Amino acid sequence: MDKARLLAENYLFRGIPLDELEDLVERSPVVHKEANASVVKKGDPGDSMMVVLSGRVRICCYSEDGKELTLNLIAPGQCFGEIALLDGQSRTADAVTMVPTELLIVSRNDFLPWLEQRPKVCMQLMMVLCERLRRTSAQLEDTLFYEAPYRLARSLIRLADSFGREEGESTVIDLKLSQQRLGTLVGLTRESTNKCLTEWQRENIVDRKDGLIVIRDREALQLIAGLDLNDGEEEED
Amino acid sequence: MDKARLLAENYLFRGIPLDELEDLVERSPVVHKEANASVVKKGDPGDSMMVVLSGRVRICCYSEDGKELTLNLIAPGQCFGEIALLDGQSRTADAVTMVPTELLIVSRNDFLPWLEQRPKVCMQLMMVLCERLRRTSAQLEDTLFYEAPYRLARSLIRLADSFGREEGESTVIDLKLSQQRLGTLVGLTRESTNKCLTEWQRENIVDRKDGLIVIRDREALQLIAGLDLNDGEEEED
DNA sequence: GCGTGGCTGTGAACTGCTTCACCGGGTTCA
DNA sequence: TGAACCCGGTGAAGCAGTTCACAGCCACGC
Repeated sequence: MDKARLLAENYLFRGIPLDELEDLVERSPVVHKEANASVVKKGDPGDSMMVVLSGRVRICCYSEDGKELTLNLIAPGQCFGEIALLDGQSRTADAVTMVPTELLIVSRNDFLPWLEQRPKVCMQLMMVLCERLRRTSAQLEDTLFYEAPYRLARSLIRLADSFGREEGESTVIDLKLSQQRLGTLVGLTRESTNKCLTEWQRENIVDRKDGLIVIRDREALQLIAGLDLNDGEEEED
Repeated sequence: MDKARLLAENYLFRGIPLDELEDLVERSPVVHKEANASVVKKGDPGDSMMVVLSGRVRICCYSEDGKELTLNLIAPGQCFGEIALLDGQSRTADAVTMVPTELLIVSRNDFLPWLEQRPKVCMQLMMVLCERLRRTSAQLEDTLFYEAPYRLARSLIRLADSFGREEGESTVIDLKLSQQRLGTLVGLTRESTNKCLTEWQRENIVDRKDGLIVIRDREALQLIAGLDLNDGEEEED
């Protein structure tokens, strides 16, 4: 069964025998979503978690006056929605597909009993939660400690690591991501994001190609992300 | 054994038989720390977690240029440092005592095997992690979406809920917390915090007494924390 | 064809918060 | 008896990033 095999590659379920996985999988429906479809909404009661089989999902939330914040991008093999599943409370954020996406929906009622008999999965699930926590508090730190260019540079580097495709000297970030949306990853407006990117484009640090962002000079980015405080960038127009 | 009894009141260990707890506790030393003592430093290898038996601990971190951010305040019965214990990586933040404090130090080597045989504790530990995650992402949201007075008001309300002591109409926040430090809870400088607080003091929303913050008008605070966006406060000098 | 809507690009004005500078008070410690 | 230090209080100046306004581009639908 394909689904079970895909799960087995997932960190969460690593080391679990295939037949035990199938036990869980056969009760979990697969749903197909087109691009830009809402999967869950913040505040919904959450009695399931989703595993991305294919596609890509954006986890985000909105302020009352319409500002958007992207908390995470989920790739195939990863899961989301596990918090609400575990603690039984409402969803903390929205989830929206970025491209056509296949999801495995694991329900609370199936998962919790299954989980309680598998301490190994328990531990691995805790690792996932720990990693999320580390990530979120790092993001909080960044937001409060550092300024826009620093955060944007870091974000691009992280995106390159997760979704990058090497292409000669450059790295293409293989995600359709508007400047608007890129901004929501670090708490910036579209305009600010744009100004930062166009400056870097002039300096040949990044570039655009077919609507994708290309990183030309990773070192320069890392410099900006590393010691933004003491140096201004020299212009050379 | 007193320690075990205190643990049993802790959410993490609720429902666990006392003798099983003692099993763990007797291997875990208690350390006494004076006020303002460092317990762990960000970046340290983390092979233990701490349970606060008495006292109070502040979880915080610092930027390179000395800005401070307070991530959490830990009361007796709560634990901290569990992330590094679980995933075996380095500590994500500093921990500093705010007052003289007794800590139970639970080591990774003792805890993990003990944990793996107790799915119930596993589940409860996950709840703790979930709660931390909810809290941290809410803080991130707040930081990016709302402005200073909103965040400060929210923080005061939360502090009142966790550490408040009713006193007639008012609620005293039973924490020695300078304006400096209060600011670090929401990412503000001392000066901004001060200006906000003195304005509220003039409006009889908050007050100070023996170096503690007193909430006089919780409703007003909630108003500020709830719909800061559409209303300016009317002055009435 | 032509409008509509989402995207990028770019300046000018505004503003919330920081930074800096300087008070004065209280406590601790030599 | 100060000196050092942390605390609260306050105003002026500066600035990073937002808000606003507008312009051009491209894809899509009818």
